[in-house]
Amino acid sequence: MFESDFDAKYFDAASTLDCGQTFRFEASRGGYIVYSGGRACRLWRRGERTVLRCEEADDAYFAHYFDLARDYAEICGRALSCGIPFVAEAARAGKGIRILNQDAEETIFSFLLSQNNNIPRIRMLIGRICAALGEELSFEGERYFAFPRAEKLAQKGEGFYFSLGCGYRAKYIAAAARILAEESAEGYAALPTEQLREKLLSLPGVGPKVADCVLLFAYHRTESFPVDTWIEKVYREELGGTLKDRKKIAAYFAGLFGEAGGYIQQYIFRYERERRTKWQG
DNA sequence: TACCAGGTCTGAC
DNA sequence: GTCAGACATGGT
Repeated sequence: MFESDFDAKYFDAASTLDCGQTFRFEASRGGYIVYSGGRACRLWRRGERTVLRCEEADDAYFAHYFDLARDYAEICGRALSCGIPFVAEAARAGKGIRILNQDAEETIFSFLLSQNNNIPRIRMLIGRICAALGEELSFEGERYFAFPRAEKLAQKGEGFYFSLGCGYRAKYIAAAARILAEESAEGYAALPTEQLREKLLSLPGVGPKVADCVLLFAYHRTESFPVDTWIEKVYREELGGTLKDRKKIAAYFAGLFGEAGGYIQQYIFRYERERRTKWQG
């Protein structure tokens, strides 16, 4: 096992995991176990440090996954000095958030399940899919299931995903799996952002919001600003916005924050959701 | 019971 | 191009 530690001020496990960008983690022994594809790591707090432990072979993978090479003090500083009090508050509260670099396939399927759904239920559905189709692996002596590859997902049809509780999203999972089994979502990374967005939008069940989430949480296109029901509430109630179309609201924020938009979106999302929900699964 | 959750698709204008 | 309604499910 390989251990390294980081300033917790700009890398906080709870903030990073609990802001709805990944759905595969669990609380464990005062910290968290985080799963990505077929790998796992442990995160916990030691004083003012966040400690990361994983297999030595996965060290570089998780360093990239948690975006550890980037200067988040500078990013947070931009949000703090943007001149919008609500945004500055959100950044102060969420400065420990990092934008993950997740596996593209896993992110696409996860956010296909996210539409008109809530985070605890998304986590549950993904857990069921992994348990049903994922390879059985172990970390620290405990078994877990990998997120199945598209080829594996494509072996099952709509009825199977419906039976797992995916509801009307079942047909999107089945159809997207058939497409992604044939072409590589990792390969999409070579595309410039607008072409990549079009590619994602061509997948069944992927609309502008899901595309923005995948652009941000898998491909690190930080000019993306996903607008969901929480962001829309903030836009209307805190910023006094009047636009109705979410695509236009996203464009408004993108114009405001540019390449820092994705980071700031996460500060806002978590801050708003935290203060409006007492607890979450 | 009605409304909500990290929305998207379809069919009517 | 814009808009209303449908869509599965479980929690409040």
